[in-house]
Amino acid sequence: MLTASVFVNIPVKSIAKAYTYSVPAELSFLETGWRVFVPFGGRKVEGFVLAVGEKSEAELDGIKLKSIQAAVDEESWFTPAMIKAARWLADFYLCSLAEMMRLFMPGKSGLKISVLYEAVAEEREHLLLQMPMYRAVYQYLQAEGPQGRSAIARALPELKEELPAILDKLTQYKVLRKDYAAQKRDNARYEKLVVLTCQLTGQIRDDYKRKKAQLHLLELLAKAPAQTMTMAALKAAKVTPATVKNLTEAGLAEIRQRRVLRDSYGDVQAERRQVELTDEQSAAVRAMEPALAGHNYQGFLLKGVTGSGKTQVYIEMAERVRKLGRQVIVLVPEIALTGQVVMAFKAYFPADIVVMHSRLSLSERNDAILRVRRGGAGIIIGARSALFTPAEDIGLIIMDEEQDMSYKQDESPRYHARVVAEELAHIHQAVLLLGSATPSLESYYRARKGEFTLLTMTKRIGDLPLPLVKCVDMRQELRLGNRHIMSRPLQQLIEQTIAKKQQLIIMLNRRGFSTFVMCRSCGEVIKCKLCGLPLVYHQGQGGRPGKLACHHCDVAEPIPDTCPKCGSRYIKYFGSGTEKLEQELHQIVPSARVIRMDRDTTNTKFAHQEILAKFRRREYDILLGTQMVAKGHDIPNVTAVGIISADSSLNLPDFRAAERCFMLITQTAGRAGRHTEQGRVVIQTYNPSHYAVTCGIDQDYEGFAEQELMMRRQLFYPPYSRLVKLLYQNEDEQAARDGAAQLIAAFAQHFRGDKRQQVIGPSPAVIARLRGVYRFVVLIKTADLSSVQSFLREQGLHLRTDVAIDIDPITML
DNA sequence: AGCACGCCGACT
DNA sequence: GTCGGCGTGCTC
Repeated sequence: MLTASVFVNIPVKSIAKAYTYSVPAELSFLETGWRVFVPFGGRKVEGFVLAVGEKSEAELDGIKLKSIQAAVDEESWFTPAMIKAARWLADFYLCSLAEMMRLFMPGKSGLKISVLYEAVAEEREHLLLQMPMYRAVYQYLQAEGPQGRSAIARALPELKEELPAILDKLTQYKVLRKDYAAQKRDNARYEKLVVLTCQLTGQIRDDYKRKKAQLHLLELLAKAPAQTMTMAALKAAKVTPATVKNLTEAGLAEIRQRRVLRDSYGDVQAERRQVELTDEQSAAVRAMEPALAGHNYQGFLLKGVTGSGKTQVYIEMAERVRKLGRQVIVLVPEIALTGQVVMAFKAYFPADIVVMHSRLSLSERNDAILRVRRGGAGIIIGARSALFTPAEDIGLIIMDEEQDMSYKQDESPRYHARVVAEELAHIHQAVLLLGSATPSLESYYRARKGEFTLLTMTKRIGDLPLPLVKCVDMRQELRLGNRHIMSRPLQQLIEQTIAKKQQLIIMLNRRGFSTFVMCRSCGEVIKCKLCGLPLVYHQGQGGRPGKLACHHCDVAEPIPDTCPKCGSRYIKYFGSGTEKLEQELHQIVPSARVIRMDRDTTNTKFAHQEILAKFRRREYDILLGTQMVAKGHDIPNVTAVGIISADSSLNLPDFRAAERCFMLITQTAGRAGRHTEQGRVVIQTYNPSHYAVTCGIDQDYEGFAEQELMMRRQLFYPPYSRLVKLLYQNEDEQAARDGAAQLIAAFAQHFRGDKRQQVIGPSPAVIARLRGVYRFVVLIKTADLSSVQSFLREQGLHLRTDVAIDIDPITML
């Protein structure tokens, strides 16, 4: 019997295994990688074929097999490389294979499976049908055929909320039957084409002499490429639909449909500058050429100071890979998609690009994927999800700003794009190119060990000097009597820059500095009822009152007039978010036009782009925002940068705090003066002597790395260890804590005497309680990650629903 | 995740 | 004696 091993697309750990189905004769063409419909526990679901093969009755061991119902697509969806990668990643991240495989699809499921109800003819005399409501439903379905719940509700509005109960009951007594209908969710759009189906001979021209419009159309079609024109093009050429109709009825032309692949970035125009590579750039390209030509895996770390022209190296490499006929994936941090990398590539490869990111709609994404599949585009630029685009033959994976934290997905499956990229590069025998001005310590360390080839570029193009950085000790400012958020040197910088008609960027590291609301009488801070974190004040817009919002639970509530605890009317807003800062800026330089960019103002698809474009067009003088202002754009007229609290993250309980602080300073400072004039930067800090701050000010990566690596080695943190974070969740606080403690005991027992493993916890998570569930964290530090992965699997942790496993977590708590 | 099956309290 | 609550366990 022909059978298939099928993984159902349900992301639940307990069914994370392959099920065997029989393959009916009419589906014998199915192979590994096809998506199929299968019956599963009384319903119909999407499944992925992992293998097909003959199985004898004996092998089946008495299991009664169900049969695959149909194929989803007209071709196999997953390539062998995709399945291989998904398997490896599922293994590495201890998640289910389906969870990993569905990353390779445009949506989480390729299907929308809807439930239809069908009247069972034999039961038309059933007792239940004596009740009018039941009879109405039955008769409606008898008349209309199988219908969905919403259609029934629309046809019989008088049933209202009784309907679900009626349907359930009738189904239970088998008077109605459930039927599952699946639609593909590819939202394909088609366009009409008119095709000439004959040779335009002199004879035909003669025949149509008196039908001027049709002859005109014939001539147009004959001239068109492939004798084909779109309806839209014909309309533009003033050909009426009636003319087309006459011609097709005469049999000389035909109307066909073609799937339209929308290119969301098709209209983006970019200017190509002729550039000659610098010595450093060509040296970097030359170093990578052997691996490219040899079709080998090799990893490179391109460490180039801001402005040294890494993007040009990427483009050179991409050009070479495209000449070899292989495909290129270019990863950029989510935030940088509007920035210079996309535009630069667009200039060199105007039609060969697709842009992928999470804000594309499902249909846009489908079209982008299909363009890659059909060979219509060979360069995929996008955020981390671009890694999962179905490219057949990848020759190069570029990861720009490889240290960026947004490459780690913060929901399950919690993969890191660098890990995925490395594995894909291995599978495809491709070149992996990590680029950064300030590499992550993990990559830098690996490069020093020789796992990556280190390429360095130290010169800025045009030999522009690095910006002039001034550090302001905020404690000193306070002693001098300045209680503002803004120090005097920063105020001066703002005034001077505005006076020179130049622009500046002000960055506020909001972390740990949210505007919370506190009662000045009793000290009560207003907190979220669900998670206990302080609520954040949001200003009212356009006359609407302000509100308090929780940034974790997505709840908002009105601002109370009096303290909920003591009833005092003295409630005050503390801290300083971007909104507060905006107000203060207005007081200092009333003439300055300020635009704000933070999570609140960038909800929509092109919000980033629009804000940056407006700023670039000099409609504003000051760009004020959170960390996102520090990345991925290059605005000529920006000559000054202010960093409000460079080190507010330094005191967080996180081993990466110093790294974050250093990178923030170097990156933000790098935004100033990239073109004509030396930039000026003011950094406000409470820790002016910390090495992260001093090295940041000097733009001294090596110095920082030296000290930080020493710290990491002493404390056994990455890159000297790998981390695994386990999050135990339970409605019962004690149960959550006990579960965590139990694992720690088992861990200690299993690895007793092994110095390469450490375990910390249980400690309450940052959000110690979320939606009524208590959360405890166990943190494992290990020099031998694979043995910890095996241990966790032995413990069955990957199957538990109450434990979330995070390999290489970004935050510790 | 869904959906069956099953065991116990409330009601005709 | 029947209905419906949701706890438990399985899905080729």
